[in-house]
This record gives sequence, C-alpha cells and structure tokens, in this order.
Amino acid sequence: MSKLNTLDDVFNRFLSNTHIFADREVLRHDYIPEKLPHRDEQIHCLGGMVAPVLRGSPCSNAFIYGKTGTGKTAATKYVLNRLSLKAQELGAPVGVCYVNCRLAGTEYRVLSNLCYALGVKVPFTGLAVGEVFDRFKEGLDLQRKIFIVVLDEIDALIKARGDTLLYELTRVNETLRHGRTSIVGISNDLRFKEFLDPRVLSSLSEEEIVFRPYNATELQDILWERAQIAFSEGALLDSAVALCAALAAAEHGDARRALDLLRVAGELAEREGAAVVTEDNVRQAEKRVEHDRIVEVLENLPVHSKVVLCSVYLLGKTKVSYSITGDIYGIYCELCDQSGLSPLSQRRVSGLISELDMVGLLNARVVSMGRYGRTKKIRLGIGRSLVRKMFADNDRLRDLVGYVPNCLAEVSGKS
DNA sequence: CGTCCACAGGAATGACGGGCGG
DNA sequence: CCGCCCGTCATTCCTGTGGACG
Repeated sequence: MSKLNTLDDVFNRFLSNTHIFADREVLRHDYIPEKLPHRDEQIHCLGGMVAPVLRGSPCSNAFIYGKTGTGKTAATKYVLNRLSLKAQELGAPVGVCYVNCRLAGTEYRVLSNLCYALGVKVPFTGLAVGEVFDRFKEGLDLQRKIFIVVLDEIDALIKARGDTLLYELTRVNETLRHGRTSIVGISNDLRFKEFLDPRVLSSLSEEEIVFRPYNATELQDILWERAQIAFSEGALLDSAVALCAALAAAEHGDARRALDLLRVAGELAEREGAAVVTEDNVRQAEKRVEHDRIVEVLENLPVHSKVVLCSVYLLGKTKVSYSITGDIYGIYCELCDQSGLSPLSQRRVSGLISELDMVGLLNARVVSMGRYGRTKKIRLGIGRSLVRKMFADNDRLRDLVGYVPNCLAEVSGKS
C-alpha cells in the first residue's frame, strides 16, 4: 500500500472506492427496518395490546423489558408507526408520543416533550413541573384523544428522580373527562421494578413483554437483513458477518453492537481500499470501537475526575497491586496543589471514584480489612497508556503524570 | 466475643448559573 | 429587571459496618 500524499488523493480514493457500501445509513441504530427478524411474537403481542384504541377504547398500560440492543425500541416504534397510520386511515383520535427518558434527562423535559407532541406550547424551562403537567392535562382533555405515551429507558429517570412523574401519569386518567392516556414503559433493567411504588407497578404492569437477548444465529439473520441493503453485492464475506454476530452474542446478544461492528469493519475495509470486508476487519473494528468509546469518555471527564484517575495511575506505578480510598485522596490533594486546583472533600472524591467505577475506568470493590477499616480497593480499569495519553493532550494537567508525589514513598512503603 | 478502624454512602443543605413570566 | 424555579455540583453531618485483632 502506497502512502497517500495529498488531501486530494484521499478524497479521490474515497470517491473511487464507493463499492463497499451501498447505503451506510441502514447500519445506524436509529434506523427502523422494514422487517424485524425474530421479534414477531413481541410485535404481535404489543400490536394486539394497542389495537383497541382504533375502536376508540383505551388500551392497557404495558411494561417492556430487555437488555440494550434487543430490539425493544425498534419494535415499539415499528408497532406505533403502523398504529398511527392505521388510525389516520380510520380517522380514529389517537395520539402517540415517544420520549427517551435518559436523553430527556429530567421530568420537566419529559413532560415538555409530551406537551410538544400534543401541540401544546411550553417554554424550555422556567415553569414549575406542576404547571407543565397541568397544561399537559388541559391539552389532553381539549383534544379528546387517546394518547399513548412511550417512555423509553424509563429506569434511568426513575433511578435519578424517583417515580413521582410515573405515579402522576398513571393517575392522570382519573381527572380527565375526555382524553385518555396509556403508558408504555421500556426498561433495560430487569430489577428495575424494585424501585417502584407498588401502586405504580400494578398499574403499569397490566401487560408485560420481555425481549430476550438474541443468540448468534438470530444476530446473523438481522445482520444479513441489513447488510443486503447497506453493502454492495459481494462486498461482505459470510465469515465476517458470522464473526460480528458471534462477538456480539458473546457480550449479551446486543444487536446494536453487532451493527456497529459491521459498520466500522466496512469503513476500515473501505479506507484500506479493499474490495471486501473480511474477518480481519471485524477484529480491528472490535478494538477500534472499544478504544473510541474509552477515549470519548476520558475526554469528557470533569477535571477533578481526571485528577483522581491520575492519582490511581501514579499509585499503580508502585509495586502495590491496588490502592485504597485514603491513599488516593492523599495523592489527589497533592496533585490539586500542584496544578492549582482546590481539592474537593473526601466524600466527594469517594463519589467520583464510584462514578469512575460505573463507567469502567476504574475497578473499585468495597472490602473490609478488619480492624484496619472498611474501604474500597481500587485499580485502573483501562490501559495505563490511555491515561498517559489523556494527560499528554491536556495542557493544564500535562505535568501530572510525570510528577512524583511526596507521599508516594510513604504509601508504598507501608504496604 | 467485643472493639474499633477507615471508610461507605444516605440525607440535608447550600452556592451558583440559566431561563422564563410578568 | 425582579422573583421564581430548575438542575448541577459540592459540602457537612451523619449513621452503618465487616472482620482482624486483642
């Protein structure tokens, strides 16, 4: 392979190599395909459940469970799209609103989304939540519609904000004279029920639909379904698709991940100027996807989290195999001093460590060391080179990775 | 078998910036 | 422009706790 010299070459090469992809868009995970293989059962179930609204009677509330990439969102959107079309055809007064609770983030924004779907104008912010809710109810009553509310990733909202919104929504029908609402909750977390008020739970779980993870063969079907549209004829090896499916199935049957792998593998092949996507491209893609994910998270970390990460990194330089909260806090304070930041409280740092653990940058485990107290054992969850690189890219913190804290010797000495 | 370490992690509270209605 | 509300991040204070040591 010859090295490319000018940008023009890059562009020309790209233009002459369009034969890998036919339609890349199809591999994006917000794309809703015409066919959803292996989800007939769930689609029929949901379809049957919402069907009564076409005759003007309200339908049950429903709860949909399943891990990420099991087709919950796609299947639900698919059914509701069809439902809307059918309703239009029949002139049935049906409204549908899809809200992703995690993206919306707060009760306020969820509600304002619902209002928007009704055509009720609300300001982006500034109103009390109760006020927005009243306007929502008012709009609903005025339009005399049956309104189906889909709350995707609802577990994220409940965990962060509690279940008040959900409680109010399940009760909204009691105060409406003309409109009716039905709620479809979608959750990634199977244990999520425990967070709910029993009253909300019973009202919401009138119907439950579970989306099992896909196995490798099912994933292959899904990939082929899309690949036929996304890739040019013969640009994709069977074995590459099989490998994508196998890798994703090994994780937890995540179709989204499988599609990502396939897309990135295709892009890699295209960049190489190859004519077909091979297993090798998929393997590269796997590394690439993971690497990109971590780098992305690292870059967007708040500065204090970065310093905490650096503290763990520095402690890792000693022969100690893990660090504990107290030692990390000591070094953290010193690093803050060094770079002119005012250190946060130990409580907060403890919280930051837990957050870093959640996103996988650290491994933290609560242990008891008997009379030597209860603490967290902490290790880096990613390659050390990644941490070094992050700091090299940051003007303010660049020196920290090379810095040798005063208390380091003391710490490594005592254990 | 009780003690007591070194924190974990919940709750209440506060500071601050942003955005709106009036 | 004021007053109000929101959401975020942080602090302070607090109670809880597994298990090695004496």
